[in-house]
Amino acid sequence: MAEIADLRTRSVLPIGTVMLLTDLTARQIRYYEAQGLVKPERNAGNHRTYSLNDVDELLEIRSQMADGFTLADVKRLKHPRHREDSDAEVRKVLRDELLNQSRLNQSPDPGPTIGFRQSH
Amino acid sequence: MAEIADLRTRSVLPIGTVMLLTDLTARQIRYYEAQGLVKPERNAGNHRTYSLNDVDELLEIRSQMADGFTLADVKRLKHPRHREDSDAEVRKVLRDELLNQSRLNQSPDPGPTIGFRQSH
DNA sequence: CGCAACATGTAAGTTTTTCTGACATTTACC
DNA sequence: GGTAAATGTCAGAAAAACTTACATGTTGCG
Repeated sequence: MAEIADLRTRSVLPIGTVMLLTDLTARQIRYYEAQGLVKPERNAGNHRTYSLNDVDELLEIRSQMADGFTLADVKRLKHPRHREDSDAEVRKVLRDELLNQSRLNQSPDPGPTIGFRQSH
Repeated sequence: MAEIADLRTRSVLPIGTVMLLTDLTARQIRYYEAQGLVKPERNAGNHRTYSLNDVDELLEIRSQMADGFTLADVKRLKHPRHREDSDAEVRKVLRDELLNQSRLNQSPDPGPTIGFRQSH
């Protein structure tokens, strides 16, 4: 039973499987790749192949998007440009987010639990 | 990170991924299914979908085949008809196997480590 | 308000993968 | 030599994935 560890790093999952595991559309997954957030490999037939680590990253992105972050935010949070200002960076994004959130929460009926920036 | 436990039982892997993880051909995987040894589900497009448990079962089959067992043996070992004779069953198969092996080992140059019943 | 950027949807055309069914080949065994 | 088991291979059809391009809803801002 070595395949489970392999799956963590081994790129064998096609995009359809990743769609099922993440509840993301192929469009979203490819777009996040175009923005440099995931880097799947390709098989001999030029199809994207993902590892379970990729799936986890996509779940993380999905979570942060659901929290109202923008893709640029997610990218910055994942790749802080300098150690020195990474804290400031994070705090800035979080502050912006809080402001954003409070502004959005002024709207009536914010919905069940997670309401903003959820069109689909 | 709930997808890893899901993968144990959730049928999301297409046959191509299973081929990579098991080093079996699609022909072999489908044949083992036809013999009742694995039971993949089907997606909306009628494509087979496998779980990691299925992958493990296939690896087990592959291992036993490499040991010289026949598919019928594998099937019997997995589904003994009665509790009472399951031991006898196992012993019979193992005895047959030993006889088989010693007979085969009379042939000259048995190959590197595992040599018999390995065509590909 | 209006406009630009962001995120996603959708459609068309092509390539790759998977499907079923049939026939061929190899190997082991009586 | 003949039979059964296991796998290979091929053909035609359906599904999945790819790229490119255009459309749409949403957000932030002057």
